[in-house]
Amino acid sequence: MTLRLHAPGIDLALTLESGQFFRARALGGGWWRIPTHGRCLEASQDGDTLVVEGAEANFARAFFALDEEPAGPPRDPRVRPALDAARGLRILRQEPWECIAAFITSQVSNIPRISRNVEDMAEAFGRALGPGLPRAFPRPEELGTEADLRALGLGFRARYLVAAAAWAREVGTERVAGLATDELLGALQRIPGIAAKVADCIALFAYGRREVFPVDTWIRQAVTALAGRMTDARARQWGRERFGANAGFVQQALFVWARNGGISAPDDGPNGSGSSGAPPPRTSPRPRSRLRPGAR
DNA sequence: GGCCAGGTCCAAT
DNA sequence: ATTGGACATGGC
Repeated sequence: MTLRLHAPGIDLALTLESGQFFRARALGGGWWRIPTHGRCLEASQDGDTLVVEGAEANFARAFFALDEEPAGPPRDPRVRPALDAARGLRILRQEPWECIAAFITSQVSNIPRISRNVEDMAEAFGRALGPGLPRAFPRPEELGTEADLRALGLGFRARYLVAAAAWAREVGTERVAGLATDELLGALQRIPGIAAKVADCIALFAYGRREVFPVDTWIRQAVTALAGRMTDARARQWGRERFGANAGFVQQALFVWARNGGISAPDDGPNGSGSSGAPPPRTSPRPRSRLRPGAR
C-alpha cells in the first residue's frame, strides 16, 4: 500500500537529519527507512507530496505532523537567515518513551554517537520487526540493566535510562500527555537525569508542545549572536517569549543553522561569564561537523 | 592524542 | 542563587 500525502514545502531529508530523530536511514533513491512507534515505514518525497509505505494515513499524518499549521513569519527578522536555512523542516511527533531515552542519551554527545547508541539499544533489546528490518526501539520493560547499557557504551547515561524506564513503566508516558506544558515539564524533570533541556526536547518532539525553546550549546551560541550573552535559563525564556507558539520550530531551525556554521560570535560556556576584555574573535567558527552537505 | 560534545547532579560558596 | 567538577565514551 502506497500513501501519497500532501505535505507542502516539506524537505524530508532535512527533517529526518536535523537531529530531532535518530533512527531514520537513507536507503538510496531518496527513500528513507523509519522505524518508529513499534513498526517500520518507508518514505520519500515527490515535491510537495510525501510518499509513504508501511503505514496507514492517520499514523503517517500524525508522525509527520502534517495537520499542523506551518510556522508563521518570525517576529524577529534576525532569525530570517536561520529560517531560510531550515526551509522545509518539520517537527515530527515521536513516540514519547523512545524520545525520552534518545534525549537522555544525547547528553554531552553528538548526533553520530546518539544515533549509534539508540540503534545499539534497539538491536540489543528491541523486538524484531521482520527479516532484513531494524528492530523496534525496546519498550521500557525490555531495556537492559544499567550494566547492560554501560556495556553498550552509554556511560553515565545508563543510570538515567534505567530510572526513566522505571518511570515509564510505573507512571506511563500517556499519563502526563494531557498536562499543561509547564506541568508536563515538571513531571519529566522529576526523572533523575532529566532537567530543563532534555524535558524541553521531549515536550517538543514527542508531546507536540511547540511553545518550548530547548537551549543546548548550539542554541546558546545562536542566542548569543542574536541577543547577547545570557544564562541558559534566560535564553530559554527569551525564546519562549519572543517566538511564542513557534518557539520550538525556531529553535530547531536555529539548531540546524548554527551547526551549519551560521554563527560567528564566540561562546564561553553555559553561564555567560564572558571575559570582560574583548577576546580576539575567532575569524572562522571552526570546521565543525556539517549536516552532510551532499545529502540533498 | 587531545579537546570537547543536543547536560545533569552535587557540593561548596 | 550561582558556580565548578565529575561523570563515561567516542568523534574529529
